[in-house]
This record gives sequence, C-alpha cells and structure tokens, in this order.
Amino acid sequence: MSYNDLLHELRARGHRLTTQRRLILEVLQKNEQHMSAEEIGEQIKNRHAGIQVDMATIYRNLRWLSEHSLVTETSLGQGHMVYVLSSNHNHHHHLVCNSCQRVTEVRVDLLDELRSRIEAEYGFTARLDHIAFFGLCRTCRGNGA
Amino acid sequence: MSYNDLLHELRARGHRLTTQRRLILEVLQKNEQHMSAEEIGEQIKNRHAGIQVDMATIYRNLRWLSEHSLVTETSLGQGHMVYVLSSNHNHHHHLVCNSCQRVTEVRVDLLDELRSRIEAEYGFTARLDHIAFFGLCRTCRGNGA
DNA sequence: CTTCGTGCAAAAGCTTTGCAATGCG
DNA sequence: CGCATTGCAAAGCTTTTGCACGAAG
Repeated sequence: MSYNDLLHELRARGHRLTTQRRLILEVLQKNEQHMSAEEIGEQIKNRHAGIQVDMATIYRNLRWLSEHSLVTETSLGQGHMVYVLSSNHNHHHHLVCNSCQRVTEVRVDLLDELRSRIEAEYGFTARLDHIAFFGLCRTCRGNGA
Repeated sequence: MSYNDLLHELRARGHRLTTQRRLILEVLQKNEQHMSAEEIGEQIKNRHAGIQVDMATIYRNLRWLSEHSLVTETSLGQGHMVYVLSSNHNHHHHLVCNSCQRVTEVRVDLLDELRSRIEAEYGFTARLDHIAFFGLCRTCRGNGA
C-alpha cells in the first residue's frame, strides 16, 4: 500500500486529511523500522524545518491507525510502544533478552505456519510481522542469569 | 519448582530471605494466572490481614525475578506488565484484538515447534509460555476495522 | 458553516530512584 | 555488626484527556 493509498484510505474511512496526519504517515512510510511516538515527532521536526506536531496528536493518530490495522503496535519491553506501517513489508521478529535486554532480529518466515494455524483454528487474523519474544540469550544463560 | 525450591533458589543466588519476598512469591505461586504488580500487592494485603508491601519493593523484586528467569514478564497491551511464575506450568497464549481489545486464550502447544526452532537456530531460550499476539478478531475484521 | 482535529496544559497511570531506617545473615 | 533491602516520598516517563481555537470539507 503506497503513501497515496494510505491517504485515500483515511478519507474512505471518514477521516480528514490534515497536515499533521500527512506528516505522521510520511515518516512512518519512510521508516522501515519500528519507531516510538517520540521518534516520530522528532523526525517530523527534522524533516520539516522545525514543524512540531504535538505528542497528543501523534498518539491520537497512532491509536486510530492501529485500531484500523494500518499500523502495527508492539511492545519491546522498553517502557514504550513502537509502531510500523503494516504495509511496510520488512517483516521481522525480535528476541529480547530478559537479562541483558539485548534485541536480536530473526528470520521473517519463522511464524508463517503459526499465523495460518491461528487463522484456521481461531478465526483470528494475527499481525505477526513484528513480534517480540522474551527469554534468555546464549550468553546470559551461560552466566546463570 | 516448588515454593521451597524457590526460596532456596533465592538464597543460592545471594539474595536475602525477607518477609516481603516470601509474600510476593507466595502470591505468585498460588496464582496460575498472570497478575499485575498492583494485583500482587492487593492479594498480599487480602491474604495477610492488612500487611502491605510497598509497590517499590514489589517492582524491585519482580525485576530481579524476571532477570533471573524465575518470573515471566509480559505485555498484554493494557499499559502495564503482567507476571507469572515461570514454574507455573499453566502455559497459555493470548490473542489480543487491536480493535475491541478483547483477549482470547489459545492452545498451549501452539508454539512448541517454534520454540525448538528458535533454540536451534539462534541459541536463544525463548519463554513462550505466555505470549500475546495482536491482530483482529473475527468480529472486528467483519466490521471493517 | 459545521464538525472534526489540533495544541496546550494538566492529569493519569505505571515504574523507578534517593535516602534514611530496618533487619537479615 | 555490616550490608542488603525496605518504606516513603518524589520524580520520571509514556500516554491520555478536557477544552477552546482553528481548519477541513
């Protein structure tokens, strides 16, 4: 789904096309990586010579986008949520170590089978393109953590 | 791992056996379900005629327990973390709807294969006994959410 | 014009931290 | 007795909310 499709999608769902929304979507669309709400705000400021969108606005829009499946919201255990455009197909998953907090990225297709099973058995459309698994990395397990 | 094993485990790792720690572990051990830090505090008060363990103490201990793999910490997208004793073998997973926020429990063994693959390919010991998957439930998908 | 959305400021959680007092080993 | 640990109070962060103003359709 392209940037323009996204804007069209907003209108189709009865949302107005404000400058702020355009800026938020622009940043999300240019970043293939998950970002926090604050990072989104900063990037808007950097890219547009000091324009600052209020955090309240960013949060309000992220919530709406998430509820409408246009954005994926994930917790990586850092005390804040992170967001990616659902249509950015750079699917990847994370292994987060409970001891050293280090994050490792893992293969894309690891969860393909799981997704099908959840869909088939529960009628639930899981967004598994950006999942975090917690546990212990090799190093910390060795440390007796 | 029994309650006594847990206490012994604490000592073995150089931790002192305070009343507060005993109370926290007791509550965790009697609850097979994930609990928030606040719920843990409340249950301690209820079970022990008004004894109140400070939230700071609860958080400090939960963090330590989590870092040492005795407790599993999870985000269910409710704005706070939830905790279970790793040794409470009531493994289950959750499907959390991004639109209506409803939580569905799912089969235990859904992730067994995944766990083995993560271990084999990344040397990472994932604690998959209490995972939340986000997405859209059947109803909300129908609603065009 | 009407209604939706934004900014601002304040509040609401949840969680962490500093410090003096307490109690375990 | 010495040091880990607690309680208390305060602060820190992220996220949410109320309200008046401003902008989109």
